[in-house]
Amino acid sequence: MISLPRSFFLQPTLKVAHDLLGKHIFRLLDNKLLIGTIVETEAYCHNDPASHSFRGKTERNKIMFHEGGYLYVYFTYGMHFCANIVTGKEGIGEAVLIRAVEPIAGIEVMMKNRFPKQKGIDRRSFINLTNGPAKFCQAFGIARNENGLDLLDSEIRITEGDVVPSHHIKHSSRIGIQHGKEKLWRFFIAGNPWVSR
DNA sequence: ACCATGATCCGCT
DNA sequence: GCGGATCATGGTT
Repeated sequence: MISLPRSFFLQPTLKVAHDLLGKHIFRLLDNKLLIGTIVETEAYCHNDPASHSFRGKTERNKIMFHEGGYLYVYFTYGMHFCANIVTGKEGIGEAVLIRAVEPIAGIEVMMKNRFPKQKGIDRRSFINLTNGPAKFCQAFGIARNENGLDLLDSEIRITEGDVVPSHHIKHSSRIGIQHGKEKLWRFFIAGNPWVSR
């Protein structure tokens, strides 16, 4: 599948966060193809107290300072991973958090990754598959090893997806942060069942 | 001490 | 079914 071009990820972070809605995220995992539609994102900018990059480059966040188009995966709360798409120019620490996707393909694999013991699938677990940033990572098998992948040339890619009418896109304060709540940098497709809240 | 989360439990409809 | 409280668990600064 053809990835979006580098130029897409070099754009301003807020624009990328908005424009990623409706795009498809692909993951080749154990020879199986997983696909989801991105339905919820959050922008994290360089002068933003909520951003991991706010206090400068560290071993953990250094991928955020690459040019756009790389994957930044971080570990949090002792057990979860979250995935971001790095944006903007080399040397500036900005990224877009993928908060939720709608499963499109590879749903059996996602179910196995999220709920290994469960045998069937009901509406409850279908929604619960990918309606949060760490849930999405678990479903797609994204963890430490995927940190730093180039989205233009690896087993994880972003491709053209669905066109989302702009009046379906809403924005709000970001979730789970202490500082920067006044910034409305969370973007989501209104009414989509996989949006986290 | 804090943390860009998620699962569970509990009391209430 | 819900909404709120609580906790699990370990890396980072």
